[in-house]
Amino acid sequence: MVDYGKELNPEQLQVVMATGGPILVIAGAGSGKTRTITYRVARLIESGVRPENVLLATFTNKAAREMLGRVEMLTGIDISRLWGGTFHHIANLILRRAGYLLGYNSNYSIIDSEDSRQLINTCISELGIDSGSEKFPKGNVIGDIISLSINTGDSIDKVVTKRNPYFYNRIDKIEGVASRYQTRKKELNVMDFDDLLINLRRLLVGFPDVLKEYSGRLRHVLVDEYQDTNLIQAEILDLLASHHRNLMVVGDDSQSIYSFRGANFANIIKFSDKYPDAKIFRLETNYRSTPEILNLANMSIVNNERQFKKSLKAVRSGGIRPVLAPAENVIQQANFVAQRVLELISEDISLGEIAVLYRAHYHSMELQMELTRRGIPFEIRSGIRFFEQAHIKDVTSFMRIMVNPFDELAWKRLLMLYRNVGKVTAERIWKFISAQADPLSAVLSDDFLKCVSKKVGAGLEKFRKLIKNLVDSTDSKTPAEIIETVLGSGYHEYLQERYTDIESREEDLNQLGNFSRKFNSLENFLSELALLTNMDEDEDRADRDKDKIILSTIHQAKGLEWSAVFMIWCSDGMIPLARSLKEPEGEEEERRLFYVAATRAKDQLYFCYPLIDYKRGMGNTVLSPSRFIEELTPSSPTAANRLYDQWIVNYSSNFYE
DNA sequence: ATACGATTTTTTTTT
DNA sequence: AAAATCGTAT
Repeated sequence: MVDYGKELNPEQLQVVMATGGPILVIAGAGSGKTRTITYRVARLIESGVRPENVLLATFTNKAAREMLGRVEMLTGIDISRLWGGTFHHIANLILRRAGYLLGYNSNYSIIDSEDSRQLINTCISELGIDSGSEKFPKGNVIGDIISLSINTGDSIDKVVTKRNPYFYNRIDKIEGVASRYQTRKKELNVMDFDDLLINLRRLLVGFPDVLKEYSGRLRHVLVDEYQDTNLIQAEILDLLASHHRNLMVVGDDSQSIYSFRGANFANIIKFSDKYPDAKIFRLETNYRSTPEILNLANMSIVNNERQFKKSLKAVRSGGIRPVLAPAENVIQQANFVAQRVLELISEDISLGEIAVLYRAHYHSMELQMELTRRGIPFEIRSGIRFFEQAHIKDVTSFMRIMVNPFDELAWKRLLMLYRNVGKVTAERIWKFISAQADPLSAVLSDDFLKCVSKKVGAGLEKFRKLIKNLVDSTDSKTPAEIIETVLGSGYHEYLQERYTDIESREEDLNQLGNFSRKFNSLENFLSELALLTNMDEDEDRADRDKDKIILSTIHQAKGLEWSAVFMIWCSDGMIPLARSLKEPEGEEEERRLFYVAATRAKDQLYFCYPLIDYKRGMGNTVLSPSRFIEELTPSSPTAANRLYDQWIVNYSSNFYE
């Protein structure tokens, strides 16, 4: 048995030992939130709750795996039947089984944002909207509008009024595109990320038997990062927990940073209105950071109006003050970080204990060059996801059409890989094969050649051979073998023609094959892949190496910690990002982002920004430090009241020779 | 008409 | 770095 009293502090122990009913836990940064949830699950299991009666909703699948792994170690009980993972993951599990009630075939594909954008663009042209002469939003913009409308529960009209007023005169057409997009997805038997959530809610609301089955089964529902749930997710939780009412939500309103995808921290603030009998617990002891770092973070977040007042207390003893380091320009900023990293290494701090955080992916460009130049190993935790890379999507598209032969997007993608096949030809072919009962055999039929020119037909011979090969063996071939077959059928040559870095791309495909071994069906494999997060992925990387510094967006750094953290591009306009300030309550959200970044640091925290930036069309621009730093500056700084030290960074200009 | 290559633009954050 | 746009070749 686990000795809970010994392994937890009194605050944590209360949460772990609490009996049922609704529970709200306000857990400050670094307060041992994950530990608390883990031990609570362990206690539930030890006290006899069966694993299949527990649901643990987390922000990444990796977080769930890690927590559940710990639980298994603590209790020694097999908990593989416990449900854990992201909302999308859980929704997918239920929809594969019960989605037919909503008219979905259980072999539906999950599409990512690229597919979604393309489908919306198709809808725009199908509706005959001339997006050239009249200014009309592009696929990705409409996609964002639709998604935000769904996730916040606001109408499209309201979203456009609020966020894209300059398109308001096109509102009818935007709504038309949205409804066509909806129809088209259904036709293709695909769901996008939002559909997973929406459809789960529809299922639970509209089908009492389904609700009864799942809410009856789930005796305990636990939720991590509750501050980043949106309206639909909160409703799903209410429904799933409606029978037993044992709903425990854990979160920190100060760390709510996902409002752009509909997250609403009113969920956490209003939890006790919804559940008046909710017990409220607070975890306010910070084990992570030095008092200097924590003090700065606390002084920053108090500038926000809307929040739970809390006082995070440091238990660690004093360290060094955070540092503000302005650099002459972007190159010098990169230079400073690289130089300081080398110094830290010489002080015996390991590379894996150092991270550089920034607001947007492209902020790290110069730093990447500088680190490469100096031979400092680094790992980037941002940018496109593994699954979204072109070569991965090419190969998995073959699997997608095997599972769901009406996956128009996958078909078109594949067709356009071949010579002389562009948008128009792909469309013509799709029209032909989708009219047949079975598109796969339509491609193989002799009639197929009639719908394309001789030249194109000849070019597609290889494609037909490959499809035949795959159709004949789809039940016997593993995903890894499918990848092998595709590579051998000419894709290898295609990669050579198209890209310069084929080695790393083929290595990616190998890893894809490795990863696929964990799954018992092609279908499961594809949906897991589509729902894989950036954070999940690195666990499966063979070259995972603790001896690299981490470069990451602040969003991706959520929940993590490092001994030394550098925040680059801390200039006003970047953090807060000028564009975000236009959003309602944008500034407060950006301040929370700043807070999240600062509280990742255990021992050392550096804010960097370039004094001069070159902006195209504007020449050199002089930048000022972030307002979040300015507001922390006492009017008459003394040694005692300063929250940070300022360093003068002055390297003789050694540009790249 | 269509495909494809060259050029230009444009970067928030993510399931 | 990737997507969108533009212009040329087939």
